[in-house]
Amino acid sequence: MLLKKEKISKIVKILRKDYPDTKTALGYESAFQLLVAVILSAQCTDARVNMVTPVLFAKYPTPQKMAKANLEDIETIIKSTGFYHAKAKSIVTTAQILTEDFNGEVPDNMNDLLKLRGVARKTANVVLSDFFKKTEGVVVDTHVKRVSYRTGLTNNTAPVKVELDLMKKLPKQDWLWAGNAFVWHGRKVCDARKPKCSLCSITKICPKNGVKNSI
DNA sequence: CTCCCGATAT
DNA sequence: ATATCAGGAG
Repeated sequence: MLLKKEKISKIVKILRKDYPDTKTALGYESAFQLLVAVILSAQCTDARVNMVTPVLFAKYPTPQKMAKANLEDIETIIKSTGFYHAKAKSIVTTAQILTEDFNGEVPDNMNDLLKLRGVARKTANVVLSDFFKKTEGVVVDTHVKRVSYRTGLTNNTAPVKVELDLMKKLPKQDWLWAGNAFVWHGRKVCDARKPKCSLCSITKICPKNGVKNSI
């Protein structure tokens, strides 16, 4: 069941009060470091990523240095984030592409970001919104997907379709904010296993109120 | 669609 | 023991 426009704007209004100024919990000091941190955050908590990035960035702070890194050394450092073979290859290859094709700079547009290794729409949207303050879409991760589905903002589960639904239903000026706000709501309240509906400020207008299942 | 994969909560 | 964690490549 999809929600009507009025309910959607009501949900947005309430969540905006709960999460007025959200941003990523990932630690970084440059666009490159944010990009690497987001790649590492796949199927892994931000807290875990933040345990390894200080070590990683102390040794390989720039694309130039990361591009020459030894793969096994990277794997050792990032191992606890999971998927470490693929992630190590992704961040080193991405660093190489950045130094060779982008003058060592992280591109500020979706088209170029998608040329990097281990970077698809979700990662690109996080870098675009959190660092460049640009909005070419809505960040859709597992939390945004779940919150959007449960609240009736989408009937889809495929991330690309969820993103299209959100872009269609939310005014563009809310895109940047919504992605982060839904992530925080999904973490703190509307979590996958045991949603805290009794603590949720939109529980009364949520069609999935009380439904414990994930999607 | 499957595979990648360790840490943590339940 | 199992589900889940700011997904992406083949």
